[in-house]
Amino acid sequence: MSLTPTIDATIDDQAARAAWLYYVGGLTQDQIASEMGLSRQRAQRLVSRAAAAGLIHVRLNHHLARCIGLEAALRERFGLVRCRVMPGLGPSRDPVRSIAPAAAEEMERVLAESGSRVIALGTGRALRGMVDALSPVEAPQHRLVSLLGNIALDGSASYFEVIMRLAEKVRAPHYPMPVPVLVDTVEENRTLQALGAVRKVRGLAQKADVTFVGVGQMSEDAPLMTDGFLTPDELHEIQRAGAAGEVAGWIYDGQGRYLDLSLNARLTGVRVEIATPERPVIGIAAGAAKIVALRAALTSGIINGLVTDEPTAAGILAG
Amino acid sequence: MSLTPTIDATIDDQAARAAWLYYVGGLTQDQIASEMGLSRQRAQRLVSRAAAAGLIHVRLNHHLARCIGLEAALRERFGLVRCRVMPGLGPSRDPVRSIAPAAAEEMERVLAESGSRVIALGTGRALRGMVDALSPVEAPQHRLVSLLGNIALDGSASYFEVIMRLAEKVRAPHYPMPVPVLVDTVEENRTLQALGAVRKVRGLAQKADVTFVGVGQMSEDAPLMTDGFLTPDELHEIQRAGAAGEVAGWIYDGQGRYLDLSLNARLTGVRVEIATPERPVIGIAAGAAKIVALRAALTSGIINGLVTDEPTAAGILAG
DNA sequence: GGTGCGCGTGAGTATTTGCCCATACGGCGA
DNA sequence: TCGCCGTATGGGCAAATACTCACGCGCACC
Repeated sequence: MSLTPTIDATIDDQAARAAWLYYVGGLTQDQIASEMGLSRQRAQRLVSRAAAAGLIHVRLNHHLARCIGLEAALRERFGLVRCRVMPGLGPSRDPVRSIAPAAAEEMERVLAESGSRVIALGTGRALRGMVDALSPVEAPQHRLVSLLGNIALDGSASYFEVIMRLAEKVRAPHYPMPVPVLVDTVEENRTLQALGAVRKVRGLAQKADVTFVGVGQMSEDAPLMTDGFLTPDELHEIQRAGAAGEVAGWIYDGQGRYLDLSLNARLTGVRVEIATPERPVIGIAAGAAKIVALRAALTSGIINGLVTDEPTAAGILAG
Repeated sequence: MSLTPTIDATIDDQAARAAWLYYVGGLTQDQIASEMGLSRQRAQRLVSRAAAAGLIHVRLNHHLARCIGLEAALRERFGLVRCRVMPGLGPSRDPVRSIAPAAAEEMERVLAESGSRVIALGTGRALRGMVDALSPVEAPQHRLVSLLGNIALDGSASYFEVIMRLAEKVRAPHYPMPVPVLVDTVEENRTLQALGAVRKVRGLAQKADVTFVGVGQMSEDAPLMTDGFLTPDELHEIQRAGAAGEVAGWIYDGQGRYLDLSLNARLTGVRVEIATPERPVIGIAAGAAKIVALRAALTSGIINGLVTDEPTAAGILAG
């Protein structure tokens, strides 16, 4: 066996080693360069590559007093099973950055269970951030199941694939919803629902032990619209019907009651029903635009767990 | 509730917030300063304070090819239940920095078990590093027990307290060994061993489900000597008797067989007997000086799990 | 009340890092 | 074979960061 420790096969190996020396060892990029026999620029590129590729995870080991206070208040007011409030990053930054590591910790807590669990998953940017922030763990004892598909009306797949990425990281059996989120007609939907594959996934999702979902707002920047599931006209009509938010595509009003919309008959996904302490539904969402949607979902108990950030938590409680 | 988000009570809160903005948010220290209403220097100090205090944890999300190879080789050669090899940090750096995060992950894996476990712990710098690198988790279902005390012959407590720190982080019931590691006479030892408290701790330690220990070398820089448990003369005598290493104070030879020393009768701690797959003993150690001690302990099966670094792993396998 | 000590602060400065650009390398089609 | 294009590389430079030092404040002790 060669004793030269610095020769690795792949570029990712090099990047990981450079990042290790940088972040864990505390070497400067110059030192890394000479240690690994590279130019400083290359060392710098490797470190930044590792950071960009998510090879290194940074976590804060301290609950801020203010965040703890908000957690306690939310827990009490809405009877939450789980609640995490992370510090905000200022208005100009994506709040997903802030909540993703905490959401990943919640997911890891579930994955660490030795008994077999069924874990249901929504879609969206926040969930995708959670998966990206997750440390790979072998957890083949669990089953992962989608609540809804990943394909828009026009056939395009969403960028924010969640279940496959997660399955890859934890090596668990997974059951994506193999149909578009929304179909054109009620008949089409009926046909799809009759498919064995769809029925199996639905059945599994409905008995999920724990569910992780994003929460969508129904304002002008509604993810349902920006992701191409609704036209602006449809959105406005639904807004007039009192829409406050949406979980896995199912739209509810300001009290968190699901709305009886014609759209519903064309939705293929599984509707998340009222969460229980034994089968919690964890909402992962943050941002000023989502405050109303979150408060409604918490009020009626569509979700009974929450990972959010400080300003969002304050906003929810202020209402 | 105040909506000014940047005023925190304690300095640690401030440090944690600054570090969060810096590491997770990616703000510059200038931006943090204006966000929190501080001078840039103060922001810098807060960030470095948080880093020094271990408020932030960095973990690498990638197994280097070379390390995986070493892990596989060690596993195969010594029949290990668990094995982690982390990249080395170069000869001038403390290898504990390198192995502590990986050891913490192993510990977290045990703590995440939902069933109640008895976790036995040795002492030493490596274990202390592991505890420092551990993320706080509530794990009150487990019991933590010391294999040996923390007090030297002269009554001074070791700097590397492990069990209390760990208990604090995980909020688990804990049973420190309430006596000095080594006593002056055999009679004293007999008296102490008769104490109910000691017998209870010994009993618990002997039925531990998993054990984490450091591994001490018996060369001139033996931790047993530098920590004040042995005089140089005693060390040399024991070296002549064939000492290769030590686990929890119990000294063994180059084949990992415990030596029959007069010293043994004055040791108060629990001797780690042969590990089994059901009740693994994980060794946490790295450094060129420890290679011989580790190889011996692995050979006889005193430990059947290992967390070490790359050069140490290569050295063990080279013998 | 003076004096010395320790701690925290801000200014200045050296080091380190991130980024841009010119250049070299290698594949590929004309 | 030549020229083109995409990619990777190292030099240089501006920004960001870490360190040092002198100062000021509070506090305890004299």
